Amino acid sequence: MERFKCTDCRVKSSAARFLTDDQVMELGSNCVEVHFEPGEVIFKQDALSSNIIYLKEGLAKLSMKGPSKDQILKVVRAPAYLGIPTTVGDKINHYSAIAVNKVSACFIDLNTFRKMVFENGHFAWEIILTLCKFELQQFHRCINLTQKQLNGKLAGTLLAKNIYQSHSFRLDLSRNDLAEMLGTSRESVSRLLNEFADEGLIRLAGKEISILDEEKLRDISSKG
Amino acid sequence: MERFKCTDCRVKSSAARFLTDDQVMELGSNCVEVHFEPGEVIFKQDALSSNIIYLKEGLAKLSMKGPSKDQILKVVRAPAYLGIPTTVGDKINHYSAIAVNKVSACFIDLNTFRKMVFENGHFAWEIILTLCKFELQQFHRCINLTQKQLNGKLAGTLLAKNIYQSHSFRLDLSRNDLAEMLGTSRESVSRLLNEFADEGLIRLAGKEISILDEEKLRDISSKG
DNA sequence: ATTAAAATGTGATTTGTATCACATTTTTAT
DNA sequence: ATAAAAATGTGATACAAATCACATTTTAAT
Repeated sequence: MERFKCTDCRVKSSAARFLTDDQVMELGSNCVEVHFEPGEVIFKQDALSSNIIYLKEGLAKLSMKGPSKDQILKVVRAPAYLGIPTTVGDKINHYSAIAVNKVSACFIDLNTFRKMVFENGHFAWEIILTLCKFELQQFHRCINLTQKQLNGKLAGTLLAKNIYQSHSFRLDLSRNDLAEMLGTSRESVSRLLNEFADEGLIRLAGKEISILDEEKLRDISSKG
Repeated sequence: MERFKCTDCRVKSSAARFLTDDQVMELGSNCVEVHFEPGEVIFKQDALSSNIIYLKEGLAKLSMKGPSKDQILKVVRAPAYLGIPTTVGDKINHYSAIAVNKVSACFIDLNTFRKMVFENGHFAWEIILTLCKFELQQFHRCINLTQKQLNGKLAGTLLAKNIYQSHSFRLDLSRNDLAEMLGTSRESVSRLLNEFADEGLIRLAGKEISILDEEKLRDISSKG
């Protein structure tokens, strides 16, 4: 029994830092860590779930069925909670989570999570803070997709902090993934990405993306 | 001193129902009710706030500055929390709230709200449930705006439960408001609304809207 | 009641991008 | 190493909706 696994976790959530030693122990014994390969489904829309999912390592995309095609709601980079909103409430997953690269995810028993909220006000408050931050991000994301034309959307997405890491980074998303994030077509993403490269805003080399002219990209993003 | 005002409130939030009598009393003495006329600003983006806002009566729109024009994030019908995400965190309002018709709103002191979360696990859990529900709604709203063409967006919005009340209802939103919700132009909303009326899907009479063919509207909404 | 101002309706034109069709490259499997 | 499959690139065309320009109606103010 690895009852100390959560105690020793180096990527504890800001909420979990407020748990007492006993509570961390209890969390540890009601929580499993699972590994996923790129493309594997972490949890699936419409399936039942009684787990809160915490992304310990890797990158995951959250995807929801749309009227015609799937929509990638957001890309989440560890460490972060993946599935609070989808679990709390009616226990049915309202979206799917798919590993983008190698992922470790912790499945936390919902009742245990709930117990922590009841027992520990600090923990509860931090979870509330997290959810509020989620919602504000989501508002910005939605405006990015609603008000701009494609070049603005793409620039905004490339600069989003879940995507952007440093000026040069590896992004394991396909053109199709980007299209599903932006609510556009694969072809348009392809065209535009190459256009950005031609204009010297970015450099493309396989999965490696280099941001060459961040300022110009911000400009495009904010002009719409 | 009307210290019993919250005690007697007939539209208590699901969270507030879990408060003890003492806690409700304390809430009451750290909370003011304010009335707004249509068009008045309840709180303003970029301003400081240390209040959680609860919409007791009326309809309000939440609006955020976009790159070119404002975006109406959502329309909120009482009773409901209006500003948890915008207050919790950095205490700066990240969006504005504007009264659509006559509104009563309760301004709850943030520290008191926080104290309730710390002291009462039931209350905290209900707030978490509320925020999760918000986020899921927001996901659906975003897909509605990202994946469909205009007729689908409009149909989806007309049928959204914050808008739709019964088959016939008064909607105090201008064409421009609807355009800002859908991320489109006033002219397009105007044209399309009349088109819907011509096809017998709805009936327009000033601010009164009647849904004549709900099924067809659902069809348009889901087909995109 | 009259005027001013705001909101709404409607045609003509322009434009961004979806879609289709197919070529090319990259990745994966054998 | 070779074949098969997946992902990506690119031109041509079609179309939904933005924009512009102005008419009309409704609402508010004096």
